[in-house]
Amino acid sequence: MVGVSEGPAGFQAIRETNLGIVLRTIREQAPCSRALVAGATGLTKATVSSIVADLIGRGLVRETGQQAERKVGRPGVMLTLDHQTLAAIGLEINVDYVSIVAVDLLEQELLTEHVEFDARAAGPEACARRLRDALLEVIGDPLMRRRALLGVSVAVPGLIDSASGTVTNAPNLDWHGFALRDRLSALLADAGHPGLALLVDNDANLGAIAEYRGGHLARTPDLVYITGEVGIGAGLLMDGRLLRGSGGFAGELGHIPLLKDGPACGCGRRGCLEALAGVDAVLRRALPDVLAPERTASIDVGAMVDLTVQRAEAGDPTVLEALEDAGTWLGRGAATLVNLLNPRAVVFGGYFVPLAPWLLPPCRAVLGAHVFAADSGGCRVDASALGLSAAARGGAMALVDALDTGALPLPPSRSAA
Amino acid sequence: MVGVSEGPAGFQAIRETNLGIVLRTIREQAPCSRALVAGATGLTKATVSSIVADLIGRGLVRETGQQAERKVGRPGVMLTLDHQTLAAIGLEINVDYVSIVAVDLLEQELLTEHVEFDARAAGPEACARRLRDALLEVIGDPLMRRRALLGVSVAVPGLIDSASGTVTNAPNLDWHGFALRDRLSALLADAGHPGLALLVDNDANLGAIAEYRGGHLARTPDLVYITGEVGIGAGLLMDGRLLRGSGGFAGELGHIPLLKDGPACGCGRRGCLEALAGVDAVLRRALPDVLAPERTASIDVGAMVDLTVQRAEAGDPTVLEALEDAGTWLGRGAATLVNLLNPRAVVFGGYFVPLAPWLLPPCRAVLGAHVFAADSGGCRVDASALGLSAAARGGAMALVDALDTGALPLPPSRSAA
DNA sequence: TCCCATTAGTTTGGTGATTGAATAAATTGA
DNA sequence: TCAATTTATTCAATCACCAAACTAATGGGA
Repeated sequence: MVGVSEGPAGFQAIRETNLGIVLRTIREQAPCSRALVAGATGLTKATVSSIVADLIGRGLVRETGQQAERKVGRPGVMLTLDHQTLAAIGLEINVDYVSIVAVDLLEQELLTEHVEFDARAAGPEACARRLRDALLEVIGDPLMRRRALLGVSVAVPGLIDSASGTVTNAPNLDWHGFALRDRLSALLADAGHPGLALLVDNDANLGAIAEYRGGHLARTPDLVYITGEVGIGAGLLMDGRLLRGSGGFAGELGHIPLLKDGPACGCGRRGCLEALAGVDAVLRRALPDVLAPERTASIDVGAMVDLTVQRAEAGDPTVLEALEDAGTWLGRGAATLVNLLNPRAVVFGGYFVPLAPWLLPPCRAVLGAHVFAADSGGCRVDASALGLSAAARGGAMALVDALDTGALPLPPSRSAA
Repeated sequence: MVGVSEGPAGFQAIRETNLGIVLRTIREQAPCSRALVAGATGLTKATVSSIVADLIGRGLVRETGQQAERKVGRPGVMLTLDHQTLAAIGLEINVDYVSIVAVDLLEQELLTEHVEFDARAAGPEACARRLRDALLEVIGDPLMRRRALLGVSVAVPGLIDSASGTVTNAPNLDWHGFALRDRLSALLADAGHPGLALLVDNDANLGAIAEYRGGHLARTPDLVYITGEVGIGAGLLMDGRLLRGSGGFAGELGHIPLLKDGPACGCGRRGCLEALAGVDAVLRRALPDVLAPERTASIDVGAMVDLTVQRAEAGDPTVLEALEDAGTWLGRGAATLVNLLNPRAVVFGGYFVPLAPWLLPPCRAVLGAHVFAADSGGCRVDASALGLSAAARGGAMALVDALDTGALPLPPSRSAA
């Protein structure tokens, strides 16, 4: 996930690879003995011993005092990830909030915060400062004080050049070509935290990682995460890797053309999926008495979604019809996606989650009818269980993932053995 | 491309990686000295010397006698790929032909053959025998006699489990669950060629590889190859890797739903891209006086395409309208693809190639209008220059690629230094 | 109780591959 | 002819893994 430059292989490359393999094995098998790790990985017991010693020295692994089940032979010393020493932080900035999540090596949440913030009005510079402040606050928290920081990630709703950490275009924030990583890095250096590993990525991409590593579809290497924030975006995880496309524009699910001469979309075209089934379109069709049909500046999306849910539960026919229709269009979009990519799962996130009980049944039906492969190619359709902080969590997890996959950005070492 | 199992890293793993890196560098820079390779790869001169000696021993690299430009200092010994000693063979079986291509290490064609063959009538077993015969004939050719065989690939139009080499479902051939690799392997063992590396894959996938390595868009790591044979399929190459999906069903571009209540498709649904712009649909719309509107058993597609081209050149309004319409639909399909995957290029192959002068202009126009990212996300749309043997060539190239990327299936070694 | 079989983990010697420095080789220019 | 320069090889050192021997800890049987 973090840039892996496929250079020539040397000694440290092989060590890093095996370090990552052992770490991943311990994560999955814990608690387990060195011998078990050796068996599972194919490495020698000697090598595993050496690597484990290294990992313990770095504070990533720890011997649990507890015994394994009583069997014949010398009992093994059980190993677990040491979740006390490290932490990874994920930030998310969106139109109307800043979200921050800290996780440990086990990807368990240490801290979560969700703050209302009018990012659009503030402008990029003020946003960067707000992110810095949120970060410093979390770093200073007693829960974090004793931990080394693996890195920080920032999720942004828009087109990102993740190699340089630049936000190419985020229309909803009105950012264009903002070098967020450089700016934030400078701000943090001024605040006494130089050289922090910083990762900037699209919110849908990081949401996909959150589902991959933490959702109820965890460990599904081919999945698509669909955001339902202001727009519709898709994070495409194929073969456990994010699919970004040649220019980083991949996943623009919201703007695939579905209906010739359909309703106008914010992008200037007609018949885009977003114009047919985006949250904004759904709300305007479901609540014609509350919202004017034409786009207005900004509405309180969260509140309107709640109202829609209330009315749907009450059986309001206008709302039910709007949701049925939107679900059908989402199904056609998903069918297109599944025909092209054949993922194992499609997960709807963001504001689609509360609406899922009404959206998913028609969506699933259309999907089944329009996918060429039998049984939708084995693809499940579900709502995310991660809530609005999915992208922030995913970002933090992406950092942990970088450790596991051997693309360690900063494997901290300690002299004490 | 050939299954790379990401196991623990050892010495040979690192050696294989560097072997591949050096080989690739020499391919791209040839003729070049060892010192230049060292500079380009970041490896030490000593290491490069060792690796080059190894490659020369294997017959993959050769010292050219020729001198470099005269400069100060000891002149370097120029290296090139040794294209004399090795060959890779690609087979393709399709509804009405068998195609075979042999290439050397430079991916230059050694032999090509294209034989009419009614695969559907023959059945899978006879097809396997036909493939064996074609292969033995090529292996026995004087041009091939002195060469070691890197491996053999087979392209099949249908769903393939490339790990096991089984054809899961090839409707146009009427094959269902045929273990082609095992069968062919057994036949070849009987014929005195045991243990040959055999690779079975989808024709669109291999077509994409052919474009990647040999087309005029060579070295574009994010490209989509669209087949125009009986059906429409897409080979998706992203980041230089084939995208297969969780069940190998990825790339079913022909069956994405584009038009609600559109024309009936062979798959039983309505409004699929294939029903709107597939070769069969185009021909029936373009040549209503020649072809009955309903599907008949089998028509001579090649001849009908030629006739369509003739009439289009003559300005036949029925034909021009049919092509314009098909191009528009292909544009919508391509726009969907580009919005989701953001490839650098979309290449049309098969029978779309002769029709390209009429299909591509409307296709490009629609693409430009329906892609969210500016300038179609930088995506080019072109017709393939590789002809009907694209998949066979791609298969042969995939084997060479496996060498380059370090996933050497069988790097042959020779005792003679 | 004692000893053996069994499993865990460490130590030791050895191998393969890269590295860095020194050396030899080949050529240009003064 | 002698520097200067660049190429390629050689050699010792290092690093990481591996195989096998060895130590350690436990349960089960005689």
